[in-house]
Amino acid sequence: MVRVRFAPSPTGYPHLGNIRTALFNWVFARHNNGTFILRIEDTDVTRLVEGAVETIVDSLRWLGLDWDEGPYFQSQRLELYREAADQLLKRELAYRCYCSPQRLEAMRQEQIRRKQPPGYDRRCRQLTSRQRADYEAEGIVPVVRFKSPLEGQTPFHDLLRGEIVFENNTLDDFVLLKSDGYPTYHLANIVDDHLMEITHVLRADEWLSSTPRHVLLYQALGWQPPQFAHLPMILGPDRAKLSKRHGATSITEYRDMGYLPEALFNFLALLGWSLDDKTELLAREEIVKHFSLERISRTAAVFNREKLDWMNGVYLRSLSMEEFTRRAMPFLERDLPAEVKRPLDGGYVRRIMPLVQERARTLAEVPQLTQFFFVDGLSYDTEMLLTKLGQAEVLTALRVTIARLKELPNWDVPSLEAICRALAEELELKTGVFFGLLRVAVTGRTAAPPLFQTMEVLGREPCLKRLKAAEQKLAAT
RNA sequence: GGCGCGUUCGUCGAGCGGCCUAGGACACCACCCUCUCAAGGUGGAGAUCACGGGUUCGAAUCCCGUAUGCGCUACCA
Repeated sequence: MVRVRFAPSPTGYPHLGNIRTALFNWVFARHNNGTFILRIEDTDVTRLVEGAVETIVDSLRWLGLDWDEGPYFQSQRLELYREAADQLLKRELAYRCYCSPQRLEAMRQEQIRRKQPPGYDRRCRQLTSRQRADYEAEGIVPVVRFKSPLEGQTPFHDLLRGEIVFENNTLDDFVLLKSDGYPTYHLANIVDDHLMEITHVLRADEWLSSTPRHVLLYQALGWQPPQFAHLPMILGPDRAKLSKRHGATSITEYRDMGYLPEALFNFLALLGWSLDDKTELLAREEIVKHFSLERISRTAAVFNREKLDWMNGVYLRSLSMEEFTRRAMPFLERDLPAEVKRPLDGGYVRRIMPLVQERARTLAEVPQLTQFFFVDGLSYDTEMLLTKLGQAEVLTALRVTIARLKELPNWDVPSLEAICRALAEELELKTGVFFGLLRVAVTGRTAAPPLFQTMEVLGREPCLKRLKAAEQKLAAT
């Protein structure tokens, strides 16, 4: 039975790297019909970020990474860690340390200055009971440190990287229990993974260096360690570990930027895992079905936003029109100019959406792409009407067009196209030039959805109004 | 400084001894389609597989060394 967990700390909002780790754990659990557990590692009271837990939960839900147990909160399990520490203390596998943070800091500085490997100098490792009593009498609250072996090696097996060996003399006596009574990551992690019967620890590469400490702790407590797999990290464009400095870090921001959860899921799965040498578009079920640890890469990956944009566009285009409209609606409501009346006319929106579905890479682009359908007056530089022709020619073209369009019996694409093509011939203008001119007058842009479809949806009166406005604007210059 | 892990086109990734004169995708360029923009189609450019030694009939693939990047080195996770 496979049991895995995602164990974020609420010291910030989850970014792509965090969520990719969650995703691999989730997929691995689902592939093996196992259990996926959510555990909040809130043992650092000083770095707690307000709302972080909510954002973690929101992010997981949005991506459909549902958990079977939890969320557990380590802050509610302090007794468990204290018991484990007591047990180690009793068996003299750990000891109380009374060194002040100031002394530790000074020690560290000195070590760095002398180019010595920084690490606790074990001053409190051999205190007599009398010395301990003196410190206690002074009211110093100690931390509990692990008694790392002074010699020997600690080997362990990593599912992705094979055998890894650490020399014990490179490990210092790390803290298990802080003076505020909270455990450090190392202790809490081991206690919980054991108690929650975690079978596989899939976590980011940055933890690899800590693993020998964890293995030593399992041994000291007489517990069987789980299997480890250290996942490649996701780097920022500067190839450094992803952090707040890299801009949009929170997953919820990707939601707000108009990415689809299914697209992000697919994209993230491919950041470090692959099915074969060509398949890139994979539905969630296919990923679950084919997922395997063997196919996880060992190399850190740089997040490539452009490729995400492309993939999001593919998913956007694969949506049914109703679904696309349903998903775009909140973005329209949110981003269309304030002057546009809310709530939006659903029927009108439904007629517009087919014109932009294949043009949007994110849902957030939809309002920009369709804004001219909603606003009353267009504002654009009249120069845009004069890129190919002189003022007089454009004015003539506009006037003739207005007159003919007024009398057009049927306001639909075939009729509009037929009349405009005839008009172009009459005016002795190339269709490209003439249509381009109309496009600017009708949409205020040089790049827009197909002209006649746009005109049909917009309607006769609004179109005529815009053509007249263009004529007047131009005549006034 | 110490320790650990990586190193295949700009980026993601295929490759796990001969199928590789290294395949795919994004981005880029050209052409086709076309009322613009997209979408789609076709083609192109882009990697001395970090470098140097081995092992082998044969190495991107195995071994060693070097370089280099990243990570860890807290009473942070």
